Amino acid sequence: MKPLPRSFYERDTVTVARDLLGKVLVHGERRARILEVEAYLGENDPAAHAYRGLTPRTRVLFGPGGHAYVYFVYGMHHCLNVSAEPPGRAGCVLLRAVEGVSGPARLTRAFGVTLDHYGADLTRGPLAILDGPPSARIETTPRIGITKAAELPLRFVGRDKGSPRDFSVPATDLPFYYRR
DNA sequence: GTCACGATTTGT
DNA sequence: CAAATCGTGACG
Repeated sequence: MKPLPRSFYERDTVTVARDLLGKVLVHGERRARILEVEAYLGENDPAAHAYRGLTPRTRVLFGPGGHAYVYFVYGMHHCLNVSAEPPGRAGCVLLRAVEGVSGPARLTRAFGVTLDHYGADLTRGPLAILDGPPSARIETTPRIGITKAAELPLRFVGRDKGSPRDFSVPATDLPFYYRR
């Protein structure tokens, strides 16, 4: 599979978020399908970092889409986002889970993503996202762990038949790390 | 310069 | 439910 092209990312943030489900996150030898994401809009979304406008930290969000927006939180965790929208408009997608790894901070830890990857071009390079089968069954829910604009339905979870998150399958039939 | 706070995780 | 732990952004 090839990396997704710039044109994939420079679209409406919510569209990019939904289309990212099923795509493959790759870093070196590590690969896994993306299973859960959240959309963070631009300056109109109180929960988004870009809400405060262009700052040193949010710089990458206002540039071209398809770049890594990594930030450090709680003095110990890293979270990985994918920038969306064309240059000049902010918007990004938080990667919350991939196959075998639930939780945004666990995901970065598992894939060795740190602030060193801030701004990395995901259409090429060691850290990238490859094309993959789109998710045919997507569950939409409010975003997790935020206080502002918490009611907006911007969290998307792939629930495809046969996938690790196909909840129609009894949890006891799944490998340990897929349960819950 | 100072200060409150957070898109989380882990343990009690 | 609370601690861990520090960069960011607002304010002055």
